[in-house]
Amino acid sequence: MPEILEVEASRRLLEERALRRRITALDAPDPWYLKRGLDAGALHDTLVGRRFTAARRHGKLLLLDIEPGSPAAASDRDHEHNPVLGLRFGMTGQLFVDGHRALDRLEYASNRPEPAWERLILHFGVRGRLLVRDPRRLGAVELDPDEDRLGVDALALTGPDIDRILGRSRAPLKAVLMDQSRLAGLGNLLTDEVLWRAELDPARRAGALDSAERRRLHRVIARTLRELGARGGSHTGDLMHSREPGGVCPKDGTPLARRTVAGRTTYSCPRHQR
DNA sequence: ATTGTGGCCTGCCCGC
DNA sequence: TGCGGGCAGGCCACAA
Repeated sequence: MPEILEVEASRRLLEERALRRRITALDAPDPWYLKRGLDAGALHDTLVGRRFTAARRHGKLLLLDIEPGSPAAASDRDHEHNPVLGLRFGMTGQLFVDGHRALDRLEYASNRPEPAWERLILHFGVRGRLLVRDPRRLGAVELDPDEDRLGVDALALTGPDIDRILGRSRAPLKAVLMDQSRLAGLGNLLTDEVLWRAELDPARRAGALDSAERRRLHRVIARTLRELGARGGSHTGDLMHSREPGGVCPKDGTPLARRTVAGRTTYSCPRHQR
């Protein structure tokens, strides 16, 4: 499941291989995959003949800046922003550029190269192509996505941010950390890993954390993202292999609790997560 | 406003 | 061997 680390890897792949190449054609065979009123014709008009100038990311949202059209058109519309292509990968979406992909494997998703799962293809000349493959169609392609709806990016998190995020919320800690409008980037697996490492109960009311716990949480998020990013993704956490029925805590051997918290399957250690 | 719930999508895996 | 049901989770609409 692409969480922030997988999306960041995809962003780097785009930066290395997709920028400044002219888009010569596109296929968008699945209308359902295009969101907010976008259709293949409008996408064609916006993209074909142009190039991407930058690959950005906000939480799990991938953003590709598109160069302006003709110089005349650009000066006519000086007051407007250049268009931005937004890509969301949902749970099973995966990005390829030419033959290359950002992730060796994707958890919970088939890695079979089924042509029917190809939701967007941008052609760079005859040989090059950018491909979004998504078996379950939970991802999305949109134009000019609303970045304002996302909270602070988890990779740019600061200490004061944590206070704003948790505030006095009475919601479960896990729900708040997964709320993309407060903190953008953490998904189910990373959140379980972070809370396990920080020794905090996912069901605790978020606003009830004291200042020492908030400081600990901030440090653990930063460290966990750094470590797991270096290891290769969200699924490389220390809790991951125990995250199944019958699993025990890697720290103390206690049978893990499996619950639904914030509407998600949640594993935690009842002994040391408080 | 904040919090909680259910549905979307579909491949895969389990048990019968 | 086939089949049904449950499960995975990011995101959104909607309810309380």
